[in-house]
Amino acid sequence: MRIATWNINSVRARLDRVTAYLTEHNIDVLALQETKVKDGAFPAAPFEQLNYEIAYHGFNQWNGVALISRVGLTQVHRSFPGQPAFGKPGETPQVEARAIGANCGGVHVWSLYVPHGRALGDPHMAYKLEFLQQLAHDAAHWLTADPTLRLALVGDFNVAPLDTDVWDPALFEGQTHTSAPERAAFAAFEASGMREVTREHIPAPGAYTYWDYQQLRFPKDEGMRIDFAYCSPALANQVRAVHIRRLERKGKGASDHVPVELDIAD
DNA sequence: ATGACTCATTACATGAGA
Repeated sequence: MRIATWNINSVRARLDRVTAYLTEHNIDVLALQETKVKDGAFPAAPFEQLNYEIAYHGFNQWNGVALISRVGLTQVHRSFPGQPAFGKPGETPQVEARAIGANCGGVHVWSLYVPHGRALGDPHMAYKLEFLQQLAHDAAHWLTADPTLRLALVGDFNVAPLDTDVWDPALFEGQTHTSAPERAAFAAFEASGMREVTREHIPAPGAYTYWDYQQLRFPKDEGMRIDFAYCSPALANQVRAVHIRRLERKGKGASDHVPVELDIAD
C-alpha cells in the first residue's frame, strides 16, 4: 500500500495536478492539507470517477484537510479529541479544519495541518505548541490502548526539526519553525513510541518538501523540510521506502509543497 | 531553464502563508 501526504495549497486550483498525480504514482491513500474550500464546494466527483472514496473537512478559505482512499475509508473523525481551538481576540475560539482521520485499509491515517505560528510570542505560536502537544498526548493514549495499532500521523507539521532542514539556519534565528519550543513539541511524539519514518528512510540533508514561491527559492533549491509522517511501531516496521516527489514543485501552477509517500509492506 | 509569490474572498485590497 502506498500512502501519500501533500499540502496542496488549494485543491480547486490544482485539481488536474492532483488527479494526474494519483494515477501516475499509483497512490492508494492521499492525505491533503490546505484544501482551502468549504465542504459544500469540494470537487469530489473527479476523485470518485477514479474509484476513490473521499472525506473532507473545511469551513472557509483557510486551512481544510481531506482523505482520499481506494482501499477503504471508514471511522472518519474531523478533529482529534484534544485538538485546541483558536480565535481572534474578542471572538469565540473555534476548532479549525486542521485534522481528519479515518481507517484506510486497516491503517488509521490522520491528515494534519499544524498551525503556522506566525511569530515567536504570537498567540498563534502558543496555539501551534498546544496543537502538537495535544496530538502527541492523544497518540500516546491510542497506542497504550492498542500497541498493535497501525497509526500514521502525516502532513504539514510546520516545524523544521534540524538545522539541516532549512537552507540557511541563520535566517531563521528568532523566526518560527526552528525554535527550541517547536522542536521540543515536534519530538514529543517519540516519547509515546511513534517514529518519524521519512527521516529513517531519507536521512540526507537537503531533502526539502517546501520551497517558498518568492525569491526564486525553488530554482536555487532554498527549501525547508516540514512535511513528515509519524507512525506507530507496528506500522513503522512495515515501511519499505519513502519518496519525496520533488518534481511536483516544477512548472506553472505548482503547490509550494511536494508530496511525501510511504510504501507499506502488504 | 527548476525562473522572479499565490490563493480565496461580501474581491479591484486584504489576510494568510513560512
